[in-house]
Amino acid sequence: MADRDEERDGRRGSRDTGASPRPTIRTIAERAQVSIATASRALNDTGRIGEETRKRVRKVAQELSYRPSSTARALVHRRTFTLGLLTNDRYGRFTLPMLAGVSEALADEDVSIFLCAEEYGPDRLRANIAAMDARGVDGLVVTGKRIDKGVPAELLPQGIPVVFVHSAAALGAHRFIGDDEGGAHAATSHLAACGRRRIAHVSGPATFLAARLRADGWRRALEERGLAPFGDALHGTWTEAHGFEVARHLFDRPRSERPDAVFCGNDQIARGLIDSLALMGLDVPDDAAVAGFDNWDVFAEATRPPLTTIDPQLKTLGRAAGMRMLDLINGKRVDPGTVSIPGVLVKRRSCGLEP
Amino acid sequence: MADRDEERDGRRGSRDTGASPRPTIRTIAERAQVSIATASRALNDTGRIGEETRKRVRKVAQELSYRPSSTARALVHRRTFTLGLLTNDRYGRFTLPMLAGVSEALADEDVSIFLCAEEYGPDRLRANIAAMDARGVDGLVVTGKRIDKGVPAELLPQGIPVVFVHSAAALGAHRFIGDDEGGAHAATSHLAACGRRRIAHVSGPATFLAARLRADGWRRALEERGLAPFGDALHGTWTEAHGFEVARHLFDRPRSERPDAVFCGNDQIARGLIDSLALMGLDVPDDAAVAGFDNWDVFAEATRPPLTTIDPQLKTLGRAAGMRMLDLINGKRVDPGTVSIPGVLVKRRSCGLEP
DNA sequence: CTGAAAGCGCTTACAG
DNA sequence: CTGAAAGCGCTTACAG
Repeated sequence: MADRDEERDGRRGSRDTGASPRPTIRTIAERAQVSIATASRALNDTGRIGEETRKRVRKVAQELSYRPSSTARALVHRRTFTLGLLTNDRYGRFTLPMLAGVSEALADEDVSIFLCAEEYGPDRLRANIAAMDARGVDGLVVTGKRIDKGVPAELLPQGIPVVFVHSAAALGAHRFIGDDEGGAHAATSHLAACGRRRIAHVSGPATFLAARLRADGWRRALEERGLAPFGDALHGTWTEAHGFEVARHLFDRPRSERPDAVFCGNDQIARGLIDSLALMGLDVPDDAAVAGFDNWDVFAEATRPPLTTIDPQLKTLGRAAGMRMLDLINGKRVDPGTVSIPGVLVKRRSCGLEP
Repeated sequence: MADRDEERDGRRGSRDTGASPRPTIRTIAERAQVSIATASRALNDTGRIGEETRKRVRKVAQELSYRPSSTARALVHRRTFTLGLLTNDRYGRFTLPMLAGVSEALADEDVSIFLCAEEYGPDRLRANIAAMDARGVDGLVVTGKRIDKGVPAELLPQGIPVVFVHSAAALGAHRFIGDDEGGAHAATSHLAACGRRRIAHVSGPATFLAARLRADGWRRALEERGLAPFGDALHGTWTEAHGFEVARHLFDRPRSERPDAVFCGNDQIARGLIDSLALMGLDVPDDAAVAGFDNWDVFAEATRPPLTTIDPQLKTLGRAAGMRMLDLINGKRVDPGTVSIPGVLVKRRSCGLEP
């Protein structure tokens, strides 16, 4: 047996036909002339080991580029060091930046992430959750496109921690969302700080909680400065088309009756609105300052002029969720509830300059 | 022991404090009064089993909502039924639709996917691949943002199948990419079919193979119809800004010297160009028909008018890669090489109508 | 048709 | 400091 191993060793890497099976801890132990228990200890730096032996074992492991089977490890530890991530954002706009944050938080722990990106529907959801469950993930993070829709509680797995990100969740769940109201407040305050007094708001459907919260933030910022809202919040779809059309309503009138700034509920609306103004011969920011929400780079940077907007800090959101997950997995007692992560104002040219 | 189980059973689902540990096959066996070997057979419908016993075991499993530990299964089968997916598209534009295709192909096989989305760099790449390797993934799919850049071969794992998608790869690798030349040919042919004769091409950097291939397709389509290219391909960045500026060059001249159509290397360039034309008072498609490439919905549908473009069929690409992966894992002998997946022309209003 | 036993690759008390 | 043994939750020859 040892002989065959020796023989195979010569070929490592030189060709991959008849690839020698990956070495196990037994291989290492034999080569290093120790028991597998000792090999295990040497490899994990656990228990008391002779420095001599430790080095020998490690050297062998190195040479054979041994990697302990995480499957076997998972079996004995009853912990797989994996997480499931459920999302219905098949597009990736939110999910990937968020995931990057989660990964970052978990990198040191060597946990890997199963991604399930499918439109939510009871059938697929059930299947996906069952799959994660069978794989014994240590935890599940549930993501959504809307903070006011979520996965039905009865479908969620039992017995492992669940963290919600940008999704609805039952009271007492661990949940992280962006700060819609605060972001809107910041954007509107910025417009006011730039000297604007007649600040309108154009946004997505009022059926979205996020749209309502952003409108709230807009109102609060105005109120704080003693400014009146410029008309009602103009709810519509989250599209460029909405911004484009609303612009005509708002600006196709005598100058004195027009707003001098518009806070838009997302970057796409802002983009449509700005394009519309350009076609009407109006200048941004001279005739109207415009701010958006999302900091979706392909829009915010391509808008003419580039768009001042709120960055929702998706990565930070993910990192926070990842760290919470870690705590939960490690059995730390931590109070559940919703944490909202503040966005940051990204200043570009669409608002002009503060005085 | 049996008694304690009975006791706990009453609480299942009613509360999750002191959650009873998930049942193992041993639990099932005890409850069903059979050996674990028999339980295993009943559950897997394998070997010869009395119909009677089979039903009894299954019923018990059902009641306890037993799920076999895939960790344990993986250990004995030496196959984890997991795949690694490596991508440097942190944005998700390509990755998620592609992933959806891979998942679809693998759904029946119950394989789950580890996603690693990080900017490629030797250090992180090495770490991520090592992680996948340690997890014993059955295969790895490597994705890229460019078909002419890839992961250095020496970093790739040995001994498991690797499939490349939209990425460079060594000769003899299993690789799936979109058909840039063919798509460009289709788009250009469509413009010609719409009666255009002076068809220009504006695209991304010539350092990108994709840009060169798209230019090739443009030229071939023109040649086939006996049309001369309208000037050289205008290479620049893949941005709206590029399209926006080039439009001035191309159209700020007497009508007789202008193109009557522009095939753009991507949707963003097309968007910039169309916006520019609008500001110049030119009509699309009357003054110039415009086609793009990518069918990135937020652009293609928001452009005024909506953009005719090439859809790269990312999901199909993913599905093809997933199916190939399955074949490779199952040891089917299949010839390696590059498969290119044709795109499809999506007609919208930016090209007018074919006669 | 069914059970006892070995084994997948590890870790970890338990003895020395 | 080191080794033999049991065990994590399964599957699968091997005997009956």
